Amino acid sequence: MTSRQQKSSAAGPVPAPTERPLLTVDVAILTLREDALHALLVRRAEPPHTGRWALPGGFIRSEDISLEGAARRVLLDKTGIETPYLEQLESYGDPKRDPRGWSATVAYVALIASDRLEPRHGRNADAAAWWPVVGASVAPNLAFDHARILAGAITRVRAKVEYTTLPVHLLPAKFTLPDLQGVYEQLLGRKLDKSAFRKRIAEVDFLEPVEGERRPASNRPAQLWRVKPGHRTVFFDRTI
Amino acid sequence: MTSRQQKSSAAGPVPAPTERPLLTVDVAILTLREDALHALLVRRAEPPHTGRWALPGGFIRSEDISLEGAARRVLLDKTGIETPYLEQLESYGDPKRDPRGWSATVAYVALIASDRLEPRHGRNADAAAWWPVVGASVAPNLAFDHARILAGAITRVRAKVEYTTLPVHLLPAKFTLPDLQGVYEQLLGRKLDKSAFRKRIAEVDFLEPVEGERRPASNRPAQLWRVKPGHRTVFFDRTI
DNA sequence: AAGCTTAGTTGTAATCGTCAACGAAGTTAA
DNA sequence: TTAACTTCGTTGACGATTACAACTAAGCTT
Repeated sequence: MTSRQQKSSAAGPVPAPTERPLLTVDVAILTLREDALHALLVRRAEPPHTGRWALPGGFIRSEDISLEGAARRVLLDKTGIETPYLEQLESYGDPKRDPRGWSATVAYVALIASDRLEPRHGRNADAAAWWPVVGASVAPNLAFDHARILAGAITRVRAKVEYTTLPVHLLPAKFTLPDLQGVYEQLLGRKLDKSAFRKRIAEVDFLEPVEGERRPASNRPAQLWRVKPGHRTVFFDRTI
Repeated sequence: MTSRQQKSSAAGPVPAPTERPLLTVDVAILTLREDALHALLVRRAEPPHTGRWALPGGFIRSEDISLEGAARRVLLDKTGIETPYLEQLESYGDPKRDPRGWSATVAYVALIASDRLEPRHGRNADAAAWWPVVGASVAPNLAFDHARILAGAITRVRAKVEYTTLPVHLLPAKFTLPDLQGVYEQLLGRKLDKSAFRKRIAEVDFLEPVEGERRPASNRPAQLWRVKPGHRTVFFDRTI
């Protein structure tokens, strides 16, 4: 409007470079290990907040092809993980959340099965560690506003468990229906009725049986299932 | 990692100013007039896309106190509207969506009752006009990727109608239950059962009756209702 | 005052969810 | 070899919820 937009090229006016906010992506990546939700955090090696735990994240770069691409790059760089499930969560921005100036971050939620984690964490990274989620937070005091972002991610995931097939992304490619029901129960914090659960799963018709079995103990083996090719997260008509 | 992050102050390294993406907010503001959903568009007065219709939007400024604050400021500047309902939609970013360089936008959805629109559109703005929504789009060919953003906004609103009280934000402060049901039916594109609808509304207990009446025609007058103080959008246990 | 129209309520049949029992299929142990 | 045990997967009964439709209420019009 005034002196704020200084450069006026043929392509149109843009804010002066020094007026541009910083833009980052941050990824809250969650997995299920030992039947509890865990979040992957990295310890910051540089200021600000050196030494504090944070969500894997980083600045947008000119070679990124999209916001989601930037999130995948950052996650791979900082943790070595290529996640199969990535969903945009929300963006946060204000003048104070980063001491380096007006900054905004586009937050993502990623889900991964714990068996997909090859132990090549921290390629060029500092310490990276899985922390158990208690309630909607985690033990360490996170850098920036990452505690709030992580809480938002956990809330989002728990909410979507009620009406989507999202929990399959926390399981290996092949799993049994009792496995899947267990994940739902863990995330919801309550028991589900076996027949009602199986009815919901059958309705949306996104799983197919695979020959073979699995017996965790001495009893009747459960059928193995996998997601039908081409099916992403499916929504139920009603809550689970 | 290399020469990309050039300035390294005590506060930590940041990308060189010229490497920073442009950051904007865009607002898809919707209303209901003549029983049809309409979106407010503004005609661009400057490059790029001069003369094309676009969502009201603009660059983040250093005086903005948050992303949502920036959305409210931009909406007020471009259209003169102070919206009662504003919700973050999604962020979009890539190197090509704006010819001026790598840019990202944080998109918002706003809802407003048509009776709240004082006719002071376009204070310092160019032409602003309400366009009817057909399907999930609008007649003109929008600037940038705004058609996609608008489609996302419409889809989001239609989805939330199924399980929230969001449509009240499209009605005046006082309204009747047949009015409200009509809005639900318009947005959902299907008829709803009267008794089931009223049961849902009663369950969530977010309306209170106001004395007085309203008779649109020669028949039994309907009770007027308003949102109870302090109640924002409420979620239903089941779909409407 | 009879008739018309829409508001709001009530009743009933069909559907759905909850709870529990049952048969199935494997292992383990006598 | 077979009886006992455990979990898988299905079935059935009962109560709750929903869908559909009829009914009464309350205004205006003629």
